[in-house]
Amino acid sequence: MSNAPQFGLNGPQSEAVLYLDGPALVLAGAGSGKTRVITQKITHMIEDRGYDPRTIAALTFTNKAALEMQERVGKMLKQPKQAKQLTVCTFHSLGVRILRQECNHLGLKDRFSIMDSDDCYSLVQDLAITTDKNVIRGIQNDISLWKNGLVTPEDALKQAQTEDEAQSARIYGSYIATLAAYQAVDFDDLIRLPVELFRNHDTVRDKWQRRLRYLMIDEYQDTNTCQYELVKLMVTGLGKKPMFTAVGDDDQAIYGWRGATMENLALLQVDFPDLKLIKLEQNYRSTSRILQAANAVIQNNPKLFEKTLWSELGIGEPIKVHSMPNEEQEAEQVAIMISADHFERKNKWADYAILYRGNHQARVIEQALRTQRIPYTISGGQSFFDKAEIKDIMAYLRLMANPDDDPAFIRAATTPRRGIGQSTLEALGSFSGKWQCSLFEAVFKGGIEAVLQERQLKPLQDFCNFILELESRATRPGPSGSGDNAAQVLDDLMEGMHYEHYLYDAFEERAAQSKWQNVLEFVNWLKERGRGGKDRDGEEKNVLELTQMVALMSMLEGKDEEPDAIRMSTLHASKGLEYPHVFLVGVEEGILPHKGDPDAPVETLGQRIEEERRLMYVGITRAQRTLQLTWCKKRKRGGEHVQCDVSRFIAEMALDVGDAPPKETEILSPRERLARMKELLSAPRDVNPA
DNA sequence: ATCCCTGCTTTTTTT
DNA sequence: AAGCAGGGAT
Repeated sequence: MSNAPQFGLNGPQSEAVLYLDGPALVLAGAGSGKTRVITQKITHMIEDRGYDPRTIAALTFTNKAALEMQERVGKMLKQPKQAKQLTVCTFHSLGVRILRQECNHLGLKDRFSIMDSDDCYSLVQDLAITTDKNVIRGIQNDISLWKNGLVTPEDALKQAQTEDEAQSARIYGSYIATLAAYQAVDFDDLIRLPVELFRNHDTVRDKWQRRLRYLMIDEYQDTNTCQYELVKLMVTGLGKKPMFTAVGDDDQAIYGWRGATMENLALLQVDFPDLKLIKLEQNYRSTSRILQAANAVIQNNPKLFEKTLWSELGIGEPIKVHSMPNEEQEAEQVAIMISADHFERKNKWADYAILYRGNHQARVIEQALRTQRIPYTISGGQSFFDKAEIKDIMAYLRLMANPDDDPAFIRAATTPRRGIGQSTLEALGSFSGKWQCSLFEAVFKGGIEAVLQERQLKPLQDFCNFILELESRATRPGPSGSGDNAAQVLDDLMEGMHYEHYLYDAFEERAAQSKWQNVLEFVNWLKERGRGGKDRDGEEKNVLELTQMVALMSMLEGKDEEPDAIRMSTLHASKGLEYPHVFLVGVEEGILPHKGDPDAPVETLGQRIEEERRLMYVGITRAQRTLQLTWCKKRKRGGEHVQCDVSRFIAEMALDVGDAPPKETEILSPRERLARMKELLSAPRDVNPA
């Protein structure tokens, strides 16, 4: 096979695109044109090699990445319609698709519910003895890691080192049982259950292998054991030659804390001895200085694969390090530096990004940007779907789809208040436990009058009848064949639950207004999807089908065109993105190598630091042209100010002499600041987001 | 059942 | 400093 560059790609890139003789691993450094390779490869397979687009699947970790990839392939194909036949989705969406079709093999009804982590939290809360929030979250975390590691409750119990772990393991067992009783799955099950299915049912596995013959896996270093197992099950066996391309970068593995193991990269070589290894080392994003710093930092990690980024974009401007007296000053100074630079260089606001380790750091920065009247957008914060008012509505929808969904039942039945209280629910709960049925069923079960008085029973029955009525409307054969118009059912739901009234009753005028606004937006968005989406591509969906879709959409992506505003983001959320000018704040010991759990075993400390270092590496490599780092000498923590040390990663960057201006950067005096303010005020104003 | 006050805690990242 | 859990009062 020729290595001659094609498609306007460099040598290794086109090699990665053209190689279709077997499994391939593309080690793609930051900014090395990874997405370009994937999209080009898909195009090449369809147009030059005659692959049926329906047999190609590309798996990503975020909906955003999937959307972008599909879009880009669509633009490259001569027949853009073919892009719609591709399977481009997240691991979790693929899991849902598989479970939907094969649920009968798993003893799951097709209207299973998908529980979000809040629901799972309350589930664990009921199973655990303590009420300690941190402990419960810890148990939840343990369970998630076990699921992602394909560890059964029995194994977990055997391996338990401490009593706490044994406790978690026992809860893990009943947790799985409870979910099964609810006919519900959690996030991790979306991968785990398909794995079980494929392991136990060769015919089903064979069917999906025939359907998806070629797999592309993005961000492979972020896969966990369970996801890798799914990949293996899909590409091997039954006389099939493994055909896939995994794309990843061990230096950007930053999701170890949720079970991802970058050892999967090395395992790939073991499991597929004829694995073709291709390295992409030319960077098309950043200046040499930035890459030099990135390389220098990451060199301190033991390497799985040797890799050095380089670019032809010139040496670039020096990287600057500023020390600040405290976090308020830091935020203010960054805001001032950005606005000064913005006017000097006549840049767009959107050319700047402020990156930080933890979400809480965003607060001070937001304040500073607001007082400076600089527009900004925050990514990685609370998502639209996590808002309480949206979850309330969702609880009703989920209950319509699956009356056995007890968490949804509890939430919907008690919001808005309708005379169903704790004691009522407890009686109902123990009754349902005794008869092994869901809360919903229990309401109509004979003998319930014995444990609940008429006064308590009546509101429950009214509530259930309300849900049943809507449910029958949603599934009744309608004009489209799949039930009443989703919009109509939604309208009736909104009216019947009196949610608006409840909001104004329970909250301040202003809060209620904004919450109701969110609800309306959400409902309209649902109606839109029910009609088959904006581009009238997808099929018309009824309300029940919509709810399963929503469960996965944790982030409302690509709403409007991006406004001209500074981007604020956590380092994690910034992966995959790039900005001309990057400010990385809070580069301190304890924050950027984040101080982990003090109780964590010492031997894992090194690994933690390595992951933090990769996080630093990700941050540096987001920058295209300039990079500035700030750290605080003092920071408010808890009650008092605490001394901070500059991050060890700064020293590791080995900045050229002269690159790092002597630590003390001038702090603008109030008078100078006033001058800058005046300058700002005379400039055209931008309106801040609400 | 809900509201308000007091007192105590406080690891971050997210499909 | 702030958010949250728990307890006491209405």
